[in-house]
Amino acid sequence: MARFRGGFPATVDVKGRVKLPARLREQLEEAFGREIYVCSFFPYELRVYPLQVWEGIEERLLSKPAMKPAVLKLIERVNYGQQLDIDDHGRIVIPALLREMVDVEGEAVISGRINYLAITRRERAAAILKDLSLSDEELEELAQLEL
Amino acid sequence: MARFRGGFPATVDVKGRVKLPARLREQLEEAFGREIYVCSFFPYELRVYPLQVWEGIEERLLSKPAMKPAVLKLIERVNYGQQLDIDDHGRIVIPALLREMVDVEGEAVISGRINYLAITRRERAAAILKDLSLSDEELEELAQLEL
DNA sequence: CCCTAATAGACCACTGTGTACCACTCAATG
DNA sequence: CATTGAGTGGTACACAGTGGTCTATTAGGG
Repeated sequence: MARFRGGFPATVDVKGRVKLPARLREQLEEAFGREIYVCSFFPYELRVYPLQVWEGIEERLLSKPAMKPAVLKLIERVNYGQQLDIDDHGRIVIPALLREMVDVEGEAVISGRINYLAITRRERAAAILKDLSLSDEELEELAQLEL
Repeated sequence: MARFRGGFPATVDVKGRVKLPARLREQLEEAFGREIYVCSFFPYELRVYPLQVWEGIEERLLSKPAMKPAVLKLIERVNYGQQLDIDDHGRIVIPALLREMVDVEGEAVISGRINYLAITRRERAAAILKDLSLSDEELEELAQLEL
């Protein structure tokens, strides 16, 4: 099974077009073809799932018992996603609605997250990396993981 | 199992090319081949893992129950890494995105850390060593280790 | 019902970056 | 002193990435 890894710069133009990084695109197309599902779990991040993978997630999501508020909220968000195709040049077009919701335009970063790709504004990505300082307790936690 | 040891001077040129110290490179290639994963755990340090080793860490990281904040932060950081190959001259090219985020350029130090290599700016390495004064209590602690 | 306007999608052409290749210097060893 | 290999730097070419244009389709208004 392909594992998406690595962060790559990307730009979202005014029409919402984004070129997927060649490496990630190759992996994706080879393993799953060109059909994808684009949605957002969080306000600041867009996710690109191979359709095949997404269907599995959808399945699990809908089968959750009791339908807790958190799950309902997530389903609500995720429903504004879009099924899309990767075009011949390796680009996808992010619908205006999604772009507005997630606020990705201009400079962005696409990062592989094992089974999906994440698209965020570059500014935000940089801020995360710079500010992500760990408290002593957190360092302690990590130390215990024995990585 | 190979154990990476020792600190070596290195330079990161304007294109992001770094020659891995011959000794470390030999060890790495012999034991794991040329595929590596470069990422950053902390804002000032780049880590070079043999891909094989990295996959193990990834596994453990993703399988952590509960997903504590510290772990989530770490995953966030680590996702902006890059899977790379060592070229015929023993060099790797650090992508611009990573260079910006970690601020390694020009004079650097590459140090073996048992199962990965660390790359930092030489300036910083020197500063750390200078400031590393030990309190009396800490000296006491060390003494008890009977090294 | 037809025509016009607007928008989305496909096509095409250019540009800049990254990668591969090559050449040189310096240091170490025999 | 010569030879080898590590380390460094430059160059050229291919292609990933980018942006613009054109066409087709749809919706809205006359």
